[in-house]
Amino acid sequence: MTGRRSFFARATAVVARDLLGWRLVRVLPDGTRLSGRIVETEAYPPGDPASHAFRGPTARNGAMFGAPGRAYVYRIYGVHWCLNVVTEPEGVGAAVLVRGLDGIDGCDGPGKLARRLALDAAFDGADLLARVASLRLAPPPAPPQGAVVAATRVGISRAAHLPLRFYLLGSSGVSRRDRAAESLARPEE
DNA sequence: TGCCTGATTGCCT
DNA sequence: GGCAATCAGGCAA
Repeated sequence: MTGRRSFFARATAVVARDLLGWRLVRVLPDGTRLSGRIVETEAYPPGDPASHAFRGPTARNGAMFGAPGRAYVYRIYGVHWCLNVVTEPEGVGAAVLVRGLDGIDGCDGPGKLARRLALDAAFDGADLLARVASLRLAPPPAPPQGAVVAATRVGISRAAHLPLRFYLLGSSGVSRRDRAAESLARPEE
């Protein structure tokens, strides 16, 4: 749908923040349906030295340059998988890392989330806006309650000072809290 | 071809 | 708080 697609074609930091409250729905191979609320994200915008897309497109990061609203899934430390949502217009390499979900146990942190939802390379490039899919995104029925905290990203060394991680204060699915950033947070309206 | 690093997690001290 | 697990991409030689 054009409307939802355009939501993801915007500036990555804006999408990362606005993605809080969206639902991520996963239907496992055995038919089990898991649905969680996104409560923590990180933005990796164009030109960001911490982004996998910083040095241009490769076989690994190709999905980041694809259509917005699709998935970018990669393996980290040879152990875990991480789920990202592609942002910005097609041809621009950028994405939002989904770090935490509320409503599903064991989804606090990108690696744990991917394992819990049984995600792997097979989902790299998958369209998350398709009406029928085993992994898809759905807009929130109502704006998220509580405050949005803007904090620094986790586990990176370059551009580490930028406030490009966003999370909903008080959510159980948040992997790592930032008390100083929380003192500056303001409630949603 | 070979070495080093990393958007993490969990176990050990 | 420290560190190993485990492997593909990126870059130097």
